[in-house]
Amino acid sequence: MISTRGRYALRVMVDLAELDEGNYISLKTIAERQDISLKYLERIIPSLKKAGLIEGIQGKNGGYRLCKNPKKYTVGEILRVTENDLAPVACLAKGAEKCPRKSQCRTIKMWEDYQKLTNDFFGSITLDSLCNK
Amino acid sequence: MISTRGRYALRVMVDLAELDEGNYISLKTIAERQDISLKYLERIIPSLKKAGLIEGIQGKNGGYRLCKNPKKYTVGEILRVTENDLAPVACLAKGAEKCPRKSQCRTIKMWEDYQKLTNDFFGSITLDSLCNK
DNA sequence: GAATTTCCTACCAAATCAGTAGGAAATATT
DNA sequence: AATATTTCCTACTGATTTGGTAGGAAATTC
Repeated sequence: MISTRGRYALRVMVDLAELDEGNYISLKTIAERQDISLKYLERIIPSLKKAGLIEGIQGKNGGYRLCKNPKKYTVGEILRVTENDLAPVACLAKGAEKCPRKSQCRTIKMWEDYQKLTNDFFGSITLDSLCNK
Repeated sequence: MISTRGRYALRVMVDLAELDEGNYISLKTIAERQDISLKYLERIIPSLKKAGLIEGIQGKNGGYRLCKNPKKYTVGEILRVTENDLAPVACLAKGAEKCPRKSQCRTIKMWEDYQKLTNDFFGSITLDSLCNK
């Protein structure tokens, strides 16, 4: 299940995309507009920056902005940052140690297919398409 | 992410399906065969019975068996028992209170589409198709 | 120098997860 | 009737995750 971490990250991305005018927008502004705790956003959003999805600058009049056009982002790449690769089961998650039962596992192929389906689905939705314009 | 609860439930169903000869199989047997704690299975598996997916009887020579042919089960109906309706986000889960932001939510349609995709995917996989035969 | 903003670390309460413990009730076998 | 086996039921527990808060350092603008 997608956590608030991932949903908040997506909301921030949508917020930035809708208000996009090329200038930096502070988390404080977004937090107020989206009614999310500023302190919590300060913990979540830097991971988007580290992943190269947004760019931010410190200091007065600082804030964040998108790196590229909203049409160029997919929901998949946003969610993968916070949701550990969108793995449906632990053994497919990034950094999982390999399962000793894999050779006899009846379900691994199904989970892999589902992970692909999930990535294809979210990979086909652009950030732009979520915006209210 | 699908928890061990759901994965164990599915493994038990596959085990029952593969060894299906119409007689009851004890959890002890399954626990040993699948290398899962008996005590833990005793907590998980009764929910499958309550949902009408398996039938069990107490007492010596008791145990569980499937109610119908493995071809007649879908993975979806099994997972829905333990995984709260396979909802991708909290607001779509069974028993969730309705979201006050729903009217302005940019993403709810996407989550609903994804939930449908998920249910269609797992609904198309039969228990039988997972078995090693 | 003051104000504002990101950045960073540590902390915290509640919930969930994964599992254990102990025994009661039901049933079959002897 | 006694015993063994099995499900059924409730309570407990330790570890991890979730969803935050707190406090302040560093960067930048005015």
